[in-house]
Amino acid sequence: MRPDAVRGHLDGLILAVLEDEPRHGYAIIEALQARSGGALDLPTGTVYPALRRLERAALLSGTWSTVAGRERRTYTLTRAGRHALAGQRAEWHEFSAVMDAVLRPVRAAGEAS
Amino acid sequence: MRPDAVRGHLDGLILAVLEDEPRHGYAIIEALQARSGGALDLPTGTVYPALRRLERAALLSGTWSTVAGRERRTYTLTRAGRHALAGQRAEWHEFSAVMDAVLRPVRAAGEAS
DNA sequence: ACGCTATAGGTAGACAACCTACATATGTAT
DNA sequence: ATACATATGTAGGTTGTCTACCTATAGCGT
Repeated sequence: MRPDAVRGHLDGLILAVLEDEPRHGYAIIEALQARSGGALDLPTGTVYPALRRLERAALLSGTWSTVAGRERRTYTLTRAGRHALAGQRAEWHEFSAVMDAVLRPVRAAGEAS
Repeated sequence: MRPDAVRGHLDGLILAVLEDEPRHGYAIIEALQARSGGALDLPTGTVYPALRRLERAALLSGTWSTVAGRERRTYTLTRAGRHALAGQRAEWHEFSAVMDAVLRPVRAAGEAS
């Protein structure tokens, strides 16, 4: 998949992997890899700024902790974040339907299906 | 649908509506509206630059004509354009599958389906 | 005659978001 | 000691879409 493909849909992806449990940035990247069967391998320079953006937008709340000597920032979905996730899912379904409708090859009128 | 949603997928949409027949810019916008059931209403400031970009990339070839006193630039898919359309379709299916896989709510292990 | 709408094409500048590349640091294995 | 995995982050560039304009003709209503 080309690098830019997730543009405009990254927020939904991040919110989705935080739905079941809070995760820190690195774990979010790994979760996206796992759930996508390896297709998504987002660079840290994409994910970390996005997390800060989502936190600034109050869709996530982040807390620092130290685990095995390493600093972690763990993000949890806020109530607004859960709401936004629902919205992202709805938008995705609409957009996906539009893409399918337009991309599907058109049959000439009267052509057998 | 939010305005920016098509980002990264516009090329595929345009190529798709040109697959069955050549069209000029205005007709492309109308075709996208029609095929999307009105969900896609792209501004000319988005479509015309995209057409020039696609022509520069040799995926489209454009020719001027005058119809009912108005200038038209009619775009036709080149061979490279058809090839690119196939690639866009493949990319879309992959991307769509990834989005579905990640966005789908996760069930806890052992939970009944 | 005048204005409005539909048709048809276009540019300029702003902005958002993602990318590449780099920087920092600790723990663990070789 | 060296390398890799873990973990977070910033700087700067690119790209594509958006908003907001501009130009022009045809046809309609008033």
